[in-house]
Amino acid sequence: MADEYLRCLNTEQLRAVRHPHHVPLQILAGPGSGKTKVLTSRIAYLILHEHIQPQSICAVTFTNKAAREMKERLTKLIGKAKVEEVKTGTFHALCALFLRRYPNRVGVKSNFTVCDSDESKTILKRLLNPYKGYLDERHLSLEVRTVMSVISKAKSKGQTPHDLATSSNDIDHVIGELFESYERFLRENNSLDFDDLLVYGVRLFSQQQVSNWCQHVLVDEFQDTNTLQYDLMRHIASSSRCVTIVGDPDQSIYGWRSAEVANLARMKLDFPATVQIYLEQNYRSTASILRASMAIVSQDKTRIPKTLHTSHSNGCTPVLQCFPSEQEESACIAREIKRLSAASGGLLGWEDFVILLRMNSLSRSLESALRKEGIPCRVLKGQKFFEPYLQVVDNPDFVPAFERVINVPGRGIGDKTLGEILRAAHAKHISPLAFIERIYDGRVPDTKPPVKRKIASFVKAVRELRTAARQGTMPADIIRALLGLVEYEEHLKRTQPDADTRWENVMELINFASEVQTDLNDYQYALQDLTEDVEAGGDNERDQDWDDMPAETEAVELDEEGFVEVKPATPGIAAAQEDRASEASTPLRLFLQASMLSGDSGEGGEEGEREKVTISTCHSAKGLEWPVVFVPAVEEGTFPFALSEDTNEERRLLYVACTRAQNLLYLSHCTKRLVAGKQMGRKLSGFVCAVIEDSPDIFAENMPEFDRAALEQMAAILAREIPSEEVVARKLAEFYRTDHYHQFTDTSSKAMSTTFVAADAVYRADAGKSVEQRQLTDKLPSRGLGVMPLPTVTQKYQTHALLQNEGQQVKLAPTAFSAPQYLLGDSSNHHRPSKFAHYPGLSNQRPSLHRVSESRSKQPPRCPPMATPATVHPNDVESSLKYPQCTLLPSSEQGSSSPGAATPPVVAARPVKRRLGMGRIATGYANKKFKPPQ
DNA sequence: GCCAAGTGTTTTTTT
DNA sequence: AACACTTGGC
Repeated sequence: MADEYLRCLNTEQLRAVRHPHHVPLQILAGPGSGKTKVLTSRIAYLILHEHIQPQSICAVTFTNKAAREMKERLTKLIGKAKVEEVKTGTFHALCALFLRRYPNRVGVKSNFTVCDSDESKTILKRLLNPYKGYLDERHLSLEVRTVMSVISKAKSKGQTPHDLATSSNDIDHVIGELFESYERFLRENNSLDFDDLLVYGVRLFSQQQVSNWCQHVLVDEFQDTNTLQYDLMRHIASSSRCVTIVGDPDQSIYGWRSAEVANLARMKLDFPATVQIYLEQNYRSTASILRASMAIVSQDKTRIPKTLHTSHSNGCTPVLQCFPSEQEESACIAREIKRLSAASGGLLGWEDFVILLRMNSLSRSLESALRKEGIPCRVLKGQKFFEPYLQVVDNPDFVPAFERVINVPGRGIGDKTLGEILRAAHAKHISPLAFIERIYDGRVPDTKPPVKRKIASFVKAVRELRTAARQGTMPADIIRALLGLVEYEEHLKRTQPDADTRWENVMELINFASEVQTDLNDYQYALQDLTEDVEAGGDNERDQDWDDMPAETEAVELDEEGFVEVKPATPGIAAAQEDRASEASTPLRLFLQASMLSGDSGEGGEEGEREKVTISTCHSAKGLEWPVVFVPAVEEGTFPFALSEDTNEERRLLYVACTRAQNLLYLSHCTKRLVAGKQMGRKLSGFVCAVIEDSPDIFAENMPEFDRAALEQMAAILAREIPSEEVVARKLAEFYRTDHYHQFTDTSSKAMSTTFVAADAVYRADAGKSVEQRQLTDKLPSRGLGVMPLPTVTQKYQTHALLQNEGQQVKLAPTAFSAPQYLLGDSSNHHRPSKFAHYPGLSNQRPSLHRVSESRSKQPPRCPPMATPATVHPNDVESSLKYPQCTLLPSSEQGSSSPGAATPPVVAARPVKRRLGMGRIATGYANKKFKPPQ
């Protein structure tokens, strides 16, 4: 038997893997210490050496992505067949799975809908409205997000609405009442929110017959479990008492979601024999990155000191840079990505870069900067599209979904009509869907504004899909049918300016749905086994339920298609029938569930998806690693975030972000930033200030040289082949050749004396001719990338004039682009301030370049009297619209800057595809003006 | 009166 | 992108 997997472990890792399975184990693992490796190896060990059945092992991860990765790595150790039997997933997914299986044990219906936070928010907002007056009278204000957070925390602690409603405090009392009506609403809509999954999951797993299949529980990211999740773990482990957890207090970043680091201590009480093993050897990062990360996190005086060792050498010093605005910051990051890509001679692909943000709203300028450079990127956040349609099909009682789709595509049903339908349906104690179905069937008189005609297509579509779903049609086919039934493509073309892009996204989504199908089959398979196990356990509750059911009640009625309508008042009956009727959940239901529970990017798609720069939040970066990490906006107010209550948690978040980096780490901040629509002065984060005051050499101010030695180290750490020096030289030359146009305007002279720095043109035009120009070109590489430092205005002017004099037709590489315009603030711009001189508390601000205008100015500055031939990157149509004066045409048609007449691309570029999580189409912060090139 | 389409404002982190 | 708000068409 192959024990190779044990051989590549260090002493401590091996100790953890081979730790006796019946002795509870805590693995305290710092970042990059190989915890996933240890976890997977331990599972393999349990199966191969301890002969524990794969199906009786339960491995809980924090995200679905982590679960996927674990499965992949485990497959290499024990093979696909066994991996599929191991029960892996998040606590939420696990609960959902079992609740679908044994719904009537805890009084839910198996077709419950998972209510996501958007929907929770909408529901609560509506419930909150009637209290507005009451609160105003008392000069109190209550934000929906506060209500959500309080309710969620209450649920996480196992509290009931009653616990809050009895409070004498006005606010708490109101929240208590809201809590109560919110719960009632969810129950009436046959829906569970994320917390409910855990609450009901705990109830379910506390039953011995449900949890006794489990011989060993493994929990990853244990420092971020909340009380409910801890209880779940306890219940799942109740029969075997065999537990392995992995965690790191330094990486606890979910306190705001009621995570309890104290669970580590609690476990030692509940499982007295618990043994701790520390993994302190970091294999991920260079020594200088680790040093910077430790310097940040160790500022927390309440922290339990812990060391981390690395065998890697220092490598490039992490960079800390200051910019005048987010545009410069973004532009520099984009350019640095390009430079590294070249300087690494292709060792680094786009997928090796990540930009980690404190919040999603910071991604706008980054996205556009990357697009300008023609760098493909993946963005978070996507717009939901057909999810609610499928929800309605699966669960007619879930009104929020009904409301979302009843008028999509437009059927002429507005707020008024919708309100009428809801009211009438409520009065009849049936779901709105059932109500309009009755209207459609003519069993109920039409309402005042004639609805019958308007809803016909909707009812037909839903019925057809429902039939398909019940017959077990695959989700991809159901979505396809849906698109046809509602004529979605036509709808898009009618209503969306970028219909093509959106339609492409929809098509990709169908692909994705079909990919997921195989996974779903596995799930069902796993469940099948489980069911037999439990039922063999001598429990026939199901039959009892069945017997208890009244033979006939007015609550159940069948329509022509055999669809069961159920009054909310009698949930048990439908549950029983549901259990009988569909022995397992339909593929659609499983698909929907997977879609709802995976907020993380469902990056199953191998190819194109991988070749993209990732933009992500720091939170969702947990557990992942990249060769190059950028962390922008390391500013007070963002890091720590102004609204955050726990500064130490924010610090740990920055620590988590930094420790994602293997080779290169860049922190940056701005002196000004657009916050909530207003320009705000910004200061460097105190987390970093403290570090550079203590030890100024931890960060460098300049972009790293990234020489041969650095490349060699990178190749070693990443275990990749090192490109030859020739390749590197060629790519670098290409990079500088295809470089950048910058347009600057001298405000002191007020006039639009615009200037270009056109590296490409300079380089090509003057090869071996002009001394000044060659100097300029030669300097560029060592100048680093930033917008600064720049040649003086006069220098640039000379460059310019010369180009014009020669009037050559320069052909540019396809990656050439038009850069944003900058305003040359003052003449002091040309000197380099001393190191960190511009940091708050240390000295003055660095002199700055200001962007001329963020907005698409109606009257853009004039094009300078030169017409350098150039191309616009095909992906960059937007900026060519934005800066028509920068659209340099490959001809002498000076000033013909009609946006529409942008140069045809020299080379067709890869389109920037954006596809995100399941069921979501990525639009990011879609720019409505963006139109794909013909 | 009703609905749809357009404008302007604001934006924590996630299962 | 959601939300509140206005305008314009029927």
